Amino acid sequence: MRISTRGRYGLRAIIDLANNEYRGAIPLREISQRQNISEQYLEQLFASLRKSGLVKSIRGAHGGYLLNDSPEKITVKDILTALEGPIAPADCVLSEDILEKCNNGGNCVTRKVWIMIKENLEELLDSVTLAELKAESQNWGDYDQLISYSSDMNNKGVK
Amino acid sequence: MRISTRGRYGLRAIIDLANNEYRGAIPLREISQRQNISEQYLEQLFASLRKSGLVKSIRGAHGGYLLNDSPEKITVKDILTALEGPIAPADCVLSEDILEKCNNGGNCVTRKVWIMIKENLEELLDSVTLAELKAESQNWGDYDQLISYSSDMNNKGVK
DNA sequence: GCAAAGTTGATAAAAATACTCGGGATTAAG
DNA sequence: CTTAATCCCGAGTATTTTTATCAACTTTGC
Ligand code: FES
Ligand code: FES
Repeated sequence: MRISTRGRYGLRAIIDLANNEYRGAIPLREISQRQNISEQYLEQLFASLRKSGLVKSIRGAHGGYLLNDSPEKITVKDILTALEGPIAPADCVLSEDILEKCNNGGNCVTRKVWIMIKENLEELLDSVTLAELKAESQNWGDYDQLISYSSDMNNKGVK
Repeated sequence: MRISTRGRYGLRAIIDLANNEYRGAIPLREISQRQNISEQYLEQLFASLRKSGLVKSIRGAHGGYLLNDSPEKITVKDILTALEGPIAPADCVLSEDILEKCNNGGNCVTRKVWIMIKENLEELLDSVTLAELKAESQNWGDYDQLISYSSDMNNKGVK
């Protein structure tokens, strides 16, 4: 029951983007420095975010990333799903195929538990928007850099 | 956001135990056959369950495992926590130490999300008891064997 | 005593995760 | 037109976690 670094770093990164995009497209280099995540890893994460339609990119010099939608419309579920794939405590909650192989007609006991977890989590994560996280992080003043430098554990840092 | 085989197999196994312990101590060999999980892997899982106080063991010939408490008092949270460790989407929700290093005074934005997830999940899982799962599985008649043989995906089976 | 169990610790194999690297394409600015 | 900043993409590698398996040992009922 753990969120991988993709989700953890990625959420931090997109909050950083939300906090800064008023200045125009934000290059990953900036986010990398503020959040102390390697630029190369960020590229991977933003590729996923872009493919899911959460951010858009502007190429070339002075390019960077922008949110593709207003922060009010982007939820934590959108973000984590883009980065980590669908929320599925077990594979069988995703595919009908597997379901048929598994449970004589919908009656696998444990499956109900996994589905409960999935639905509960989806509802919860869908109820938190990027706008809210942005607002919260701004309430704390301009400590962005300080906070983020130490804000995750197994962070190898930028070379 | 995934539950490992420890949790998935383990939950199935303890439901199986709950369904059968009326006959006395159940040896792992039995559960192994019904659930198609290797006896040796089950040993590991039941070691965790025993150390967490959810089951008790009887050694020697005619030995086996019994629930250590009534199924009404054992929750899915107890079981999954015993098997997979504490529910913690990120490490920092567990230790105050890490917290201090991380967020100047309780203000790390993402941390709030991880804590929400943790608390939500704990509440949900704590609301489902083993007794309920047992009851459900019995409602479906005596299909235990059929169900369980195909009831999990990456199951290598018993040699 | 012997066979059926649980107990323990080590270890090996497989999979997933967490990155890194290098080269290419695009574009603003000078 | 050239250069530097930037995104883009596909591989490749290193590390960690997961998923088991094995062997030796202890306990106990018969
Ligand atoms: S407190 Fe855990 S990421 Fe900041
Ligand atoms: S349907 Fe997934 S374990 Fe049975």
